[in-house]
Amino acid sequence: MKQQDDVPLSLEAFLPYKLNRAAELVSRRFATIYKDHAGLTRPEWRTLATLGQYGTLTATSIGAHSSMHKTKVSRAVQSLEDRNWLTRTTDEKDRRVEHLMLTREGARNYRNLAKLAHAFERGLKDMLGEQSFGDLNKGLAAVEKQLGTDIFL
Amino acid sequence: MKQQDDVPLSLEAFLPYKLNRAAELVSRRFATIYKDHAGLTRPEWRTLATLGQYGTLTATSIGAHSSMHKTKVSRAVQSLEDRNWLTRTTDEKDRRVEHLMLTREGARNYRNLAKLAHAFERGLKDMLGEQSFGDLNKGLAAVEKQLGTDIFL
DNA sequence: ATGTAACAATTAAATTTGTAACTATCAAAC
DNA sequence: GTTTGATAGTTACAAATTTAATTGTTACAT
Repeated sequence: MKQQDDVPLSLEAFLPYKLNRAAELVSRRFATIYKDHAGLTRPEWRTLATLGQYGTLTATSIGAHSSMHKTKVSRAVQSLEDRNWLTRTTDEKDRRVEHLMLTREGARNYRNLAKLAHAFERGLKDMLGEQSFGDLNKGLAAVEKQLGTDIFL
Repeated sequence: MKQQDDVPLSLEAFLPYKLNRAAELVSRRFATIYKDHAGLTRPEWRTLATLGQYGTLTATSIGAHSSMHKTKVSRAVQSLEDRNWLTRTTDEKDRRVEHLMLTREGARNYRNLAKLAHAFERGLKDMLGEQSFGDLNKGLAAVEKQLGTDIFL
């Protein structure tokens, strides 16, 4: 057995912890943007972002694209519908399915936030530096590649 | 204004999202370890790990070291005390403060889990490869350096 | 010494989330 | 055509988390 095993674990140096911590630091910052500018929660932002990106989707596929549980999606969709940022259309051929699409207003708000998101990411890149930003992206891509096929729900 | 700004955002390529997703993938895997082996929740694991690492701490400093909210720490401490994995000693000079320390049993379980944690991290390193693992660590360190001084609560 | 502010920790109330059950619908087997 | 099994989406209830208020204690300035 390796010597390492008997050394007490350093939480601050432990990858799962560091990953969570970094994600939290970044997310908290970005959350202030969509919260302050549009009063959105994270599930709502993700739903908006996914619809903005793909145009028309069902609730299930929003969940798949944004890795959110279907109940989260369901609630976020409800809330975005309440503000008239999206509309539902029941599928003709399969009436279980609802096609979701941003309204004009939803799309306008999406474009606004997408701009802010890009700006945020550029700001992050500036703060971290090209090199570290690239390292981070490469590292995250590797994680996604290795573990990303986990069933999500 | 840059062209980029008008391109719809790709959530899958957006750093905050990728970071969260990777953190979630890794954490979910590691969680099965401390859950299956010891029936711990994440706050409980973090509390155990922090005490194991530092020996004796107050609840407040556990929160600072593991970036957990004080109520989370409070409940985790309660729960670990209930299983006799830690003991409290009220500070003589300042009776608001409680010094927390692992019991023999707590320490034994800690060492066990620390070993599994190290093994988990090695497994991750193997999966990602030396290079990507290093990239990820460098990237995360940069995030911590730039944003880590955010007040946490 | 007394009032005020600060702090450690807990508890309470409000919010969010996840699990599981439920409704409605479809497809395919029989 | 009717039973069975699966799927889309919602809802109900339980569990976890966050925010706010509370308790007990200390320090320090009046």
